[in-house]
Amino acid sequence: MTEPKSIGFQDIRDEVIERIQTRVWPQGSLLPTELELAAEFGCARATVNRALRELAEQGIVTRKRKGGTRVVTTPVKQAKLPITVVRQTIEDMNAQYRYALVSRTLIDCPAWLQAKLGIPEGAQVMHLQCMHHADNRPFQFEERWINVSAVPHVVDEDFLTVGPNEWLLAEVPFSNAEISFSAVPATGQLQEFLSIPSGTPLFQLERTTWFRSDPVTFVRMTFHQGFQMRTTY
Amino acid sequence: MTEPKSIGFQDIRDEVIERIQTRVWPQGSLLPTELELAAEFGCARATVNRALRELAEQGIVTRKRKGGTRVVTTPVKQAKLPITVVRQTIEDMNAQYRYALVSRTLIDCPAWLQAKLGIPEGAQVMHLQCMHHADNRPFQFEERWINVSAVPHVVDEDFLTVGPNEWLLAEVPFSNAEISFSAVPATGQLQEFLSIPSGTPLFQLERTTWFRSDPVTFVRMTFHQGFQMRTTY
DNA sequence: CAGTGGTCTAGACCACGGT
DNA sequence: CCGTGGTCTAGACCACTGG
Repeated sequence: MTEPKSIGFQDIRDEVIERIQTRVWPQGSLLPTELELAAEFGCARATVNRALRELAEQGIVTRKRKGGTRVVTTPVKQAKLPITVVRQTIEDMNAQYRYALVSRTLIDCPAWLQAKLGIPEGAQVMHLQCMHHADNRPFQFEERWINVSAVPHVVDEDFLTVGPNEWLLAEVPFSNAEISFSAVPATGQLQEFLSIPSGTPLFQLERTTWFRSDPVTFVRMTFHQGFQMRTTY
Repeated sequence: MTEPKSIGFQDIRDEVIERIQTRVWPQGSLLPTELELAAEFGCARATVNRALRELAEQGIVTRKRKGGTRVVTTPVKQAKLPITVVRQTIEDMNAQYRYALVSRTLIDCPAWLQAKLGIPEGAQVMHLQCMHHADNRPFQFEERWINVSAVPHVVDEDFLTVGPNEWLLAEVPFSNAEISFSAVPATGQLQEFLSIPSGTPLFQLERTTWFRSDPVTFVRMTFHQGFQMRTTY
């Protein structure tokens, strides 16, 4: 026997990838049906299904009932962007993390934020500004607005020792969010807190977060000069 | 009967999410075993398994043999970043796409690129510079280096009408890549081709691509002023 | 070493959608 | 219509790992 062990869905997945890469199944072509593949590999259809479903999730093939499984022509690669807390990022660099609260104010929700979050008029929001340092060098300036009605006891937290990011993570089990990345010039507070000349290009991440369709927070995180966000796929 | 239809893995997934969000199962707590949940929901263990496996992939719970399923304390959110070709991005904005080749040169691989790609000394690379326009306004400047030994007949392609991105997609079935995002100042060619003042902050995406562990290409894409990359999770 | 998730099976029924 | 993927089941064996 050349096959000591039975084959698993990973073997099928890898073999399918192999055949796509070696053009056995060119882009746009139709793969055999699950039943045919199951017969070829000598396994149950469920095993083939699991393998092909995974490839479909990765965007390598598309599947349609009755239409069969097809190799995609223009793969829409999905880079998985691990969004974690700043502390993690810094500690993963083997640097010492330091947090500092800059300001904490309870305010009436400004109009632009009302529009962005879609919250009712006259709502109160907690406005926070903080700095995150790595080895005592400025790493990230965080400006955040928290919807008080979504997280009422935010008013009892002073945010002196724990950052709002981590506080919210513990507060809101998990949520959905909308993120945008961009490049902005250093101005006003940014150049001051990040200790850089005016106009310096900075990497900026904005994120709006909802919990069960209630807007919770909007945050703007601006990173130190030269910061790179990396990922793989 | 209050349950006309049998429950599926999605129902279980949603119910588990519900219980996490409503603190029935707080962060860090242990969930019932698959067998127990299957009994509660009146379904097969495989169905529970599929639901929980999906939540584990999303990073909402962690699973360990013998250790059980646990709600994660600090969720590492994974934003899925759809990386597509520029043409797509532009056409999705209902803008007219235009491509222009700026330069095309066959060169000896520079040292920095050798180091980055890990290719042998004296290797030849195709160096390309291109512009992508949306409605005749500069959208993205692309600078690319292609490993000739990985894609030999790149030398036969003039890239006058089809961009290197799309050409490579058709050439290399699919591949893995490393991406980095950053903010850079406009200098030299950038300010010229993107028609902006020197020093303007620009959003830049760098990507190194491999095909079956062979380095294929390195590309630096710099976007027009004010560009935002968006995503959701 | 025993409990838990990881996976496979053989069969079944269903739902979508191309012909 | 009817072929294809989508999903569920009941049972089984395995592999890892915590107590």
